[in-house]
Amino acid sequence: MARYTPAEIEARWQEAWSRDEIFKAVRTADKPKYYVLEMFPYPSGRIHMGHVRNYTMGDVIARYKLATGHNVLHPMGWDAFGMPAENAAMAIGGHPKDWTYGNIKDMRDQMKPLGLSIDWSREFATCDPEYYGQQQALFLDFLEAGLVYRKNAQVNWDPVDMTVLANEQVIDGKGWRSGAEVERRELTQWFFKISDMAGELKDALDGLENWPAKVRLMQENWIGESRGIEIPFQRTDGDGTILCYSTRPDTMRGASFIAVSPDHPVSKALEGSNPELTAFIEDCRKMDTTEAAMEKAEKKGIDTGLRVKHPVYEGVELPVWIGNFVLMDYGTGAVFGCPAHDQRDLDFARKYDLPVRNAFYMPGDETEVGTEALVPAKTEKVVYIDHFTGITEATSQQGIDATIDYFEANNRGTGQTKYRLRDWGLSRQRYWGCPIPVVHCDACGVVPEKKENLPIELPYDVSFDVPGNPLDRHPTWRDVACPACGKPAKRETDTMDTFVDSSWYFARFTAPDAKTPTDIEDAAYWMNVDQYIGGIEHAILHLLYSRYFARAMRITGHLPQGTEEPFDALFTQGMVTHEIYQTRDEKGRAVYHLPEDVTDGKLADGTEVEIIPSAKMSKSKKNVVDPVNIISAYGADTARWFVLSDSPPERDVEWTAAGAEAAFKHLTRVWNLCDRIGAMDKTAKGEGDQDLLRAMHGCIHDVTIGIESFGFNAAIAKLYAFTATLQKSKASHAAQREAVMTLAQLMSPMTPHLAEDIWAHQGGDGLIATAPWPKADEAMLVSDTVTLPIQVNGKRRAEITVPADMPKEEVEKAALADQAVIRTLDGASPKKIIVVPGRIVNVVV
RNA sequence: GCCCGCGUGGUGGAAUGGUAGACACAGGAGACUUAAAAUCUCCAGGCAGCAAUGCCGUGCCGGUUCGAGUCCGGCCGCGGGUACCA
Repeated sequence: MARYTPAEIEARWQEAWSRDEIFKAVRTADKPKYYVLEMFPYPSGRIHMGHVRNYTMGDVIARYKLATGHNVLHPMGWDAFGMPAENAAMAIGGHPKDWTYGNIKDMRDQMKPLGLSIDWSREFATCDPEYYGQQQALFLDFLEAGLVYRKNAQVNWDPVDMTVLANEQVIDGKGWRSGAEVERRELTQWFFKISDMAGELKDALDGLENWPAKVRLMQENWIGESRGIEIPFQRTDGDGTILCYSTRPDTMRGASFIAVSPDHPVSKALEGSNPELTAFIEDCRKMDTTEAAMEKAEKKGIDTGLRVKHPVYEGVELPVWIGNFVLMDYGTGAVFGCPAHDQRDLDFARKYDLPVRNAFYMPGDETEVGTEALVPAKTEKVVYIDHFTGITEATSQQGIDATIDYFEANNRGTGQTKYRLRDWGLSRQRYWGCPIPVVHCDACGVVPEKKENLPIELPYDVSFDVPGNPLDRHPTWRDVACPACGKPAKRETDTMDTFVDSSWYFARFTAPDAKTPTDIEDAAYWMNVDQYIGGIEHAILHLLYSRYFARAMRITGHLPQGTEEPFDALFTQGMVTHEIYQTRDEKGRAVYHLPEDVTDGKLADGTEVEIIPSAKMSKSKKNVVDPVNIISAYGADTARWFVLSDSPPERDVEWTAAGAEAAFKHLTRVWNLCDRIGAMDKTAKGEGDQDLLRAMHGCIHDVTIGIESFGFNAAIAKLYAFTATLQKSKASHAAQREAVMTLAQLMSPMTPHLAEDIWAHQGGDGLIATAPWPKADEAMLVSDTVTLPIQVNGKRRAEITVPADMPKEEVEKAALADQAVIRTLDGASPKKIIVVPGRIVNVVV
């Protein structure tokens, strides 16, 4: 008997696919198109199991769609700009470009043995000048269309390394390399005006029916639409007004202070006038720029000494404070504090001894607020105290609406819909990114580069021995003639956020060699992405930016109408996790060990390891399994089968050596099965042909539904069961051959090489990859009897098998006649009998 | 802090509001074998019981329902995101 030898089989079929170019995507009118895309990888140098899982899922969909008669586009590329390349250059020398392209080559070599149905002719990396040059062209068009602008924004500044730090590089407020206390610094930076589209980006979420509800909800909350009011508060010193934004103007009776951001013009004007205040503002500048750090930090403030008039109550004055919790980017950078009805304001008021005054009570309970703010749901009725609009008992929402109406009618404020979403800052003070194609000229100001000069390529001759952006220090790259006046000028040295690169790559795949960012006809044919697959960690930023970019590209004529939402369906898959093996060194510090060095909980020298529950595979914890090792030990089909089999795709999957071994054993069983059927007596009469074919059609039905609904693990469970049925079958050769060929087809999206081999063994026509997907015969799926569980008061007590079409009354009778039911009822007469046809009977007493 | 998600046997997990634990791993028993490996067959949530069977059981507390792992409210734990990681 021959043996299952994946190494040999897999190489052979991969060659056959590539020879016939069956995965090459060509526009055609005779088939419906299908664009399946997995989020492209960052070229770190090694593929990991997360990649294998992601690309295998996409491959299952792509191969299934190919078999169901679609013209499939399934491309692959590299998200190749980013910090790690510069970090590597600093740590080990070398050049980010060489490091990146070397990694791409390595990863492509590791990926190809997986047998993915990718059209490799469309491959590109975002660091290819052909790609980022087109990105620069997009930028210039966005600039012309008013979609990009410059403004000041804060960055993390490392005063020792004299460089801008990413949030990730700030650890406990200190620079990761220098250890210096990080400061905030203001720089002029480029921004995409995404906030202009906030309302549309929010409203369009409703149309994304094939996106996970959780992602739509996260995006909606992120955009954060709120209806409120802007109210100018008159300064008592006569020096104008302070404009506050509030979503709870109905609580204005309880207002006891105004808080402005440390970056607010009022704060800036006062800075330097008073040492205490100056020190406070400086202290605020030492905070991380992250939202999490701001929110978790202790709420602090300082009285500016300024006072404003209460907009409604004559003679009431409110102190103006600077609060470290007020964001300049949200609303107007100034709020009024109402301690009674906001917990943060209450904590602040108690800390600084500011008045706490209720604006309303709950009906029938006139207790003043103590340590807990009174914040009922906006739909709940409250009793307003002495409200200037005259309302008394009303819901908070009614109170808010009435207040806004009152202020607008009296010209004292304007109702505003605001969004939490901020404009997208794209400037990065780094080398390894797409250069922003503008020039700074003393005479002309900011001048866009001419399109014929694109791409503005990164210079290769840079060094990373000193921190900071080497483009700033480059002797010649910076110096250019102004594109407008021709006089000496300086090129912008900031590069673009890598999220820009990944916000339109899906469109570029439709025409990767076009001399413009896209080819409108190719885009019209291939867009939208029918199925997008990637990690949940991208639920907000990457997906929101891509949605914005599709709109901006549509406005600037780079995408056709109807592509505003570029991803018709989205699937977010879970991570691949593994146990962590740890020992301690003599100082008690954790030492991690690779899974291949641990057997039965022990190292080679017998030392016991501590086992820490599964976590996302990461190099630092050494809980990584290299797909390359798995493929060389068991073959790609085993790796593919395992990552799909054990967990629902949206959840994390734990990699276990035993699981991989089991997957391999199963594939061997299937291969042996094919071998046995091939050797059968072709003329002998068999037994149970009908039963086998019935099971086969059931399997076709279940697996098809499983694949279409991303229930890969459930589909695989059905395939296990059907394999067991086939193994035990005594049916004729013809029936068994049909069954094993169908089994191969149903497995082919998951284990394409093994499936091809079985297909060829059994004399199938052509390649299984292009054979039409089997269809379940409906007549074979229905059964004439049905087994119903019988509950008494919701507890299962018995089951009966009855004809499938038995009328309800007969089913009731049959249920009540059952011995176990009679015993349980013990003479009691049923009050009600619920018969759910084909499902269950519940007898209620 | 805030937003989102998840929590089911020894383990990964299955279950359109309708028999909780499919399928698989690990485990146990047996067959084959001189033996082992491989392969095959069977058993298997917990407690009690020879068994029939009974009781308990989907993180915790409460609710809706004839019926809740599933829906609702409140907690606890873990994970993702938090705008310069990708």
